[in-house]
Amino acid sequence: MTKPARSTSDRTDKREVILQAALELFAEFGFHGTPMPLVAERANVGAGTIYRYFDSKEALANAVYQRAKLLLYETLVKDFPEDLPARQQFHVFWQRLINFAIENPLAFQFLEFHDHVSYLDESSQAVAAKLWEPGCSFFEKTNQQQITKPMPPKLLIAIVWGMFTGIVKVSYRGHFELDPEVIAQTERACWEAVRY
Amino acid sequence: MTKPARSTSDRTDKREVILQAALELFAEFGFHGTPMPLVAERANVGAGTIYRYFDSKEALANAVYQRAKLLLYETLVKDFPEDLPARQQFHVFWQRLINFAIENPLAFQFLEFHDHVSYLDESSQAVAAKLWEPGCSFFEKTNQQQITKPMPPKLLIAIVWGMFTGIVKVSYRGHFELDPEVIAQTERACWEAVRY
DNA sequence: GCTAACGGAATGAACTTTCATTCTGTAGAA
DNA sequence: TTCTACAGAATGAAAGTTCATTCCGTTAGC
Repeated sequence: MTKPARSTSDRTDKREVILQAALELFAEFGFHGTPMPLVAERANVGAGTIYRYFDSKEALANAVYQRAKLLLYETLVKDFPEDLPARQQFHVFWQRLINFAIENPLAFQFLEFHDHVSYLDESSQAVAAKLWEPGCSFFEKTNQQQITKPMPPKLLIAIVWGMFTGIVKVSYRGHFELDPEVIAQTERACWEAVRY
Repeated sequence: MTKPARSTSDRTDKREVILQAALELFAEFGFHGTPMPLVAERANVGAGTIYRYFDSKEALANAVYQRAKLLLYETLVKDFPEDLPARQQFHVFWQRLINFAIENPLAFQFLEFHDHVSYLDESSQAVAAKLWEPGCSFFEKTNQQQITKPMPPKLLIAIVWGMFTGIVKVSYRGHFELDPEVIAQTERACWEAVRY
């Protein structure tokens, strides 16, 4: 006895499956490096079916991109402890960043290993811009209290984000493990880079 | 009076022109995003001519890659002051890194904005591996003297390289200028991240 | 010094393959 | 029966590569 082939949730399920397959392939081969038929195959779906859910390859890629970026955004801001001292807030940021990279390696790879400018639409760019906000407001506050170095918040963000991605990328290549010890050490190192 | 149209150096000249055109396009659109006919057009060369100098698109990309990596390698190691104190050697490293990014924006973009694993051959991977050496031997020495944090050299390199690329990428997007002030500030920040 | 044959570099149209997208027949739900 | 969703074959554009041909500097013969 087979289950009903067209349940109500089938549409969303199929959309989901396609997005997941696309994320996996885009993460590994990039946008221009992954053919749509391969996405269909990976999703166990007809090639034409993808176009019932997404207008084009670009639209699919934008959906994947926004999904990954918003997941990261939510990871960073959800239940953020606004009243903790800056140093402890930084600890929370760092933990969440590393956790994101560990728990969502495909999303991280997709976002950080490839360039997206050639296909990102306005709404995706808006999502990308939103990710600056948590860091910006954090460093604006710490700058006022002279807790962090007197640099533009965006430069401080570049430092932290760069260190973070640098460490994660090298760990992905197997040069070392992202164990709690390394996470704690790198957090200290990163804080010393930005603190006053 | 026109110069001879087929001088002896024409072969190398043409190879050079093709490599430069490929670098420009690969830097902007990536390997999979740039068609060979476009490379030919940019180089003012027939499409078939490229194949007189390179076996395939992959071979061309590998040549471009090795060129860029080796340029960076030379920039780092040429006349390196082996006898300076570690802190001053770090200053030299940082200056050279930033200078490379300023003077070779295309090479930097090509190397850092795109993923290369899908087409790199063995010899290119060997060149990539070579770039770890200067940093590794530097941090091995500073680790012995307890000048830098007790971390594996590769982790320290990931920290420095990550900060460097993070800063340069954000400056490329126009969020701030890479002026001497910023360069000096970020150098201090980076050193504080890795120093004991 | 002049000319004519030569050889290899350059070319771009043509070939083959691959890709994104559309079309079509089928099967299940209503 | 009708209608929607689907799979996968079909399609046409574009890609990477090849190759017959052209072009041009060189050189041997006179």
